[in-house]
Amino acid sequence: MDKNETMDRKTRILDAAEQVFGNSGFDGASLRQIVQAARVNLATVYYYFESKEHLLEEVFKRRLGPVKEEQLASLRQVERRGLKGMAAVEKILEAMLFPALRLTASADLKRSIPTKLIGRVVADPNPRFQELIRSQHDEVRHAFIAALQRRLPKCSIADLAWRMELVWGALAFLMCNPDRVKRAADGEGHSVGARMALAQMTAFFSTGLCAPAAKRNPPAR
Amino acid sequence: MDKNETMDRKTRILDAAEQVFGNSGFDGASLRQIVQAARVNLATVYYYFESKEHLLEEVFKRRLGPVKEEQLASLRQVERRGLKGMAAVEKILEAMLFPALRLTASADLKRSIPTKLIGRVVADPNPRFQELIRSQHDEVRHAFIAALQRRLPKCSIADLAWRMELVWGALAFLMCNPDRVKRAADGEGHSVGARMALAQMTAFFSTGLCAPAAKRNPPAR
DNA sequence: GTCTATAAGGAGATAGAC
DNA sequence: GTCTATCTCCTTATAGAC
Repeated sequence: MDKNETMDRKTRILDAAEQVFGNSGFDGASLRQIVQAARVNLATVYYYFESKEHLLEEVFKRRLGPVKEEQLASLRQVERRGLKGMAAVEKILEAMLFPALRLTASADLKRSIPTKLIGRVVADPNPRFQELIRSQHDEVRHAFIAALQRRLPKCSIADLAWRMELVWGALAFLMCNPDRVKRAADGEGHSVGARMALAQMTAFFSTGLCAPAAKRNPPAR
Repeated sequence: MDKNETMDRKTRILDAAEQVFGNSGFDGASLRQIVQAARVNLATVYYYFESKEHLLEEVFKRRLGPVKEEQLASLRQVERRGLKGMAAVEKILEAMLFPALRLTASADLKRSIPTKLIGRVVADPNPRFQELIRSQHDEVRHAFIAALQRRLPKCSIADLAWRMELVWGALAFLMCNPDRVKRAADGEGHSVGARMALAQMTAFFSTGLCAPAAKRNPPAR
């Protein structure tokens, strides 16, 4: 798990890049910082990855890929149990949130938060990064919206899409900087793990998902 | 409203910086891009602002300051009307969300989105930026949580703080990149304004805020 | 207040030895 | 595969003339 010499250079570069990109952002990070942390030569990055941008993509997919698989697998498991109504909605939300929250709460080596980079990329309006997000996230989005729609037939697809977009927004916000959550935590400043965040989000959002439709033309204020 | 020669240089720099910082981020933006867009000399930036970092702070506060004032003023107005229950919760949420959403939906000059920069700063875990957010946001947070607490006495402060953190997360996510919202829009790809986003968020979150408390120790999965 | 010129350094990327 | 050395360009920031 630690970055000793026994790990191959490619993995060391990916680990270091994840940390440096997460802390400093794509433009704020330099390859020289990354190769120093990975204890490899600058040219090694260009041997394994063809550019700084490709390196970022590899780091990103390496983290998000397994999350995506776990979300979809958990969703399939919920479907098999044949739950109905509110209980199903809660379990579907958990299937989506937990894999991401567990990763957010797990600080590798105490100082690196694996999801910081994901949160940053989500917040970047650069079309290049938006496409990267989209390529990883579209399948998950469609699967979860479809699953929810079957349990909430009275809620239109458009309303569900809106609401899930808001849920993903809140999740991305937590992934950027888990400290914000710890501050809210339990009101006494105690540290908080993925399970606490999961319970809070599930209670809040599952009830909201069952809310009546938004008015099409809200009255002027 | 447009950046012609009649505006003073300081304002032109702030306008240009907002756009360039929003599109490229703090590190991705260069002062040379900004001075070119503002049609001023590079040294002018250092005359009016002492560094790139101070320029960012000024841009940030110029935008967020008025939003904060409007949120607090709207909240006071809701308080004076003496609403109770769910209706009060909805109006409090609207008082918080609308000033930010209106700004998000208003694309100055078609290509600049004033809130892009705010969203970026929120997503940046750099302590320097987190402190900037905190300095502007703390007063608003406390005021709104207190107002909600009076209407939702059964909801603990800790739960309310969690839920509002999630609402702010979702809001920040929209501010980063309003295109994401337009895609969800009305299911037919129609463009969407601040009122639509307001109606969707209010319906979703006001119901969620009235949800029962999250379980302290959720069962293992 | 506004300008030119420049200091001083860091960036991504590559050529070519080993 | 890994290294050194370097190319080329761009960055923030400042000194000092006008």
